[in-house]
Amino acid sequence: MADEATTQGERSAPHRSTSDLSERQRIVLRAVVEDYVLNAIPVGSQALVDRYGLLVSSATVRSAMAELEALGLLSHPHTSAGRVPSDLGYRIYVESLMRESALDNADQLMIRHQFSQVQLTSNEWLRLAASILATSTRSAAVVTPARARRAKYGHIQLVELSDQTRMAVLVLGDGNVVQRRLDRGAIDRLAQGQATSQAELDAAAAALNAELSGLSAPQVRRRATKLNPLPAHVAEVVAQMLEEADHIAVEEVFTDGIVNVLEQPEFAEGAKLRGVLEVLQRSDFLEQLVPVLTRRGGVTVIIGHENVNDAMHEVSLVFAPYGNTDSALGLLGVLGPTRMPYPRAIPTVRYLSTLMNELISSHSGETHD
Amino acid sequence: MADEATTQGERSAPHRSTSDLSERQRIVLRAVVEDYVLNAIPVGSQALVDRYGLLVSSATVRSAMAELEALGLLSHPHTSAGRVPSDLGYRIYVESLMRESALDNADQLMIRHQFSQVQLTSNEWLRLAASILATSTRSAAVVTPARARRAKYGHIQLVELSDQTRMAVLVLGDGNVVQRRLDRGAIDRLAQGQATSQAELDAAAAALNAELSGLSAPQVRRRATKLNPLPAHVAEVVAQMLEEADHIAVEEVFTDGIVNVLEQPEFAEGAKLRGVLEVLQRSDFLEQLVPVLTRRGGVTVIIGHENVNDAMHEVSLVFAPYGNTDSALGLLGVLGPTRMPYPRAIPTVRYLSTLMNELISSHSGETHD
DNA sequence: ATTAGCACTCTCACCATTAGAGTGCTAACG
DNA sequence: CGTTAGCACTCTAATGGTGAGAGTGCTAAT
Repeated sequence: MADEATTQGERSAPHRSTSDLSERQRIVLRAVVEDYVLNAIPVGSQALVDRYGLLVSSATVRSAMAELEALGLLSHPHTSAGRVPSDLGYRIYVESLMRESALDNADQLMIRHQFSQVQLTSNEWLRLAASILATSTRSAAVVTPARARRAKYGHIQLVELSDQTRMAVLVLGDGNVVQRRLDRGAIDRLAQGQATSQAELDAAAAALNAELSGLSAPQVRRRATKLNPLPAHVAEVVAQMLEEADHIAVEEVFTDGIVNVLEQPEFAEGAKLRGVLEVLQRSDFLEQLVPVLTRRGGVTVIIGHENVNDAMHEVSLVFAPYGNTDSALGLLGVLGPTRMPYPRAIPTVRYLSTLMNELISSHSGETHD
Repeated sequence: MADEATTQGERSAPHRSTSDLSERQRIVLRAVVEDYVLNAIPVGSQALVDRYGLLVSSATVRSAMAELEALGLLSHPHTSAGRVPSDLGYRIYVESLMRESALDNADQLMIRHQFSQVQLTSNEWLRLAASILATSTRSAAVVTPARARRAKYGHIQLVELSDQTRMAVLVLGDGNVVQRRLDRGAIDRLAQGQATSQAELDAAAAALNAELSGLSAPQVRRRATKLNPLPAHVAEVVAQMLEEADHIAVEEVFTDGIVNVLEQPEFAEGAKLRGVLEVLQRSDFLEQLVPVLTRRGGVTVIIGHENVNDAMHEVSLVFAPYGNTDSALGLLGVLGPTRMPYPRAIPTVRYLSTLMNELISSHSGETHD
């Protein structure tokens, strides 16, 4: 169960397993991590025996700590300070020291209940998921809508809004909707030089819907050559829309709880804060995440320097994909300081990803409650 | 021209006009504001004569400053510090001291050019507007899409996405699009208990489009009673969608340049920062802004405590509405510290609002370039 | 009305000192 | 041999004192 949560850390050479550690080292490391996660102050040997009922003296703990430091799992801000887990220390903790449990039943019910309260809009689901993640892990949450890897044509609607404006509304195969204004001049020229009527637009839309269903951008382009001038022109626009939809658009990413992160003492000063905020605003780090997440499925934890993105060396990610891997894929997870409550974050992310799966794949069938 | 930029400060009793001030006071106040806006450090009498070529001695300036302080336009962090403008001081400055010019031609062209580069998506426009505002004023920019005060039915499309999923995509009268999943169970029951086909959905959509065009939520509800079961059921959903669209949804607000604000020295420490960020995230302050902005049109400046929202006593807003006041209305503007470069922000906001007007009302007609 | 001069106030940077926390080492102990 | 008590050592963080500098407000002279 706990080993589902793994990492992209495979390149960092010696994959140190828990078996390298003595029982005492394991206990001490776990205690250090948990204490530091809780209090954000480097933890000393004495504090550890006091607070965790260890049956040995502080001196013994000290030597264990020294060993762990030699292994690179703990570090030392300065001579007379307590120990702090290193990224690698957190990694070992996450992989084999952490007592991870599934989300308890009360929490699960509470979350389900919130979802049942909400309107059937997928945007509302996403917002809610982000909000739940953020409050329950006290980190920043990020949720992207589920989208097909390659956008496919679903169904189009051409609307005359006013004399001046015609609009194309394209429903993608994955249920997402993209819209675009049409250049009226170009359209009218194609339709016998007259102002196009709604009827003509409907006819064009019907032609497109008959021809293009399920096609991707290049396929649409190829097929367009066989159409009449007006539908052909729109088909080109459609192809562009499909291409754009192939990226995760920042505007569609739901985030919540950014303040949770900024409140953490490690981001008290401006510089680091700025970096985090910038990353979070333009959420392009998500694009880099997609391949990693899909390759392994389940919950992925990326701790500090394990992240390839320089700006994120001070933070950890706990993310999972959701949705049907090939037809529609979304990402969801939390971002927080490396000093993150992993035993809480991981099950929450896991649970929410399965929940979103249910919602997305079979909404209407069974009622889940 | 400068008096277009006014405020909601009318309730604060003595509307002190510029005529109350001597010429010297005016010069000193202007210099203090401009220096402080530039350097963010309280400005002393000596610095003022040095930097602004005043032909008087520092002692004279000091007495002028003392007068201004008595009038409540300047204030004094502590005995031996320089002066800082008060909210009221900024107000006077904005209303009658500031040398505001229209945006110069180069800037205008540069902005227009950027808009011409971009795809015809209205979302892209909004994003671009936010980005331009943010970079050119070095503040946080906020742009909402233009939406009708009361959402009106435009055109609907009912799509069968998969066996399980049917979706309603509603184009509003103002060109915005809202979507919603339909409860398949309910629908099938209405359609003779069979799985509804795309053809049936199309028929229902056609019926709705014929009946509901231009109607608001309550009107749709009333009309629904006269429809067949399936369209009637969808009409109810439509009414709900229209109602939801009547709020400014946070998800649709485009912000940019938040970091610009957080970099400002006045937000160096955590507490204030937190407030600002929270306000900016859940952008409900915009709702409060709508009536004020529409009542007066043009650019509105709200400085520090003039804002009714407690969390925004440390910041200033420079906002303008855009769009056709009755058919579709959007907001755009910047948020920054009270120490804001008003002479730059105001013309920029003004220009962008007129530009968005052009884009929105007649996009296709004339080419603007 | 303006200005030079001056006493006064307050901040800020600098320094020294100290208390406390925590370590690492060593020697003693079971 | 692992564990522990004891102790010297190091580093931080808080405290307080000092002095320079900036800026004011007042007064008296121009």
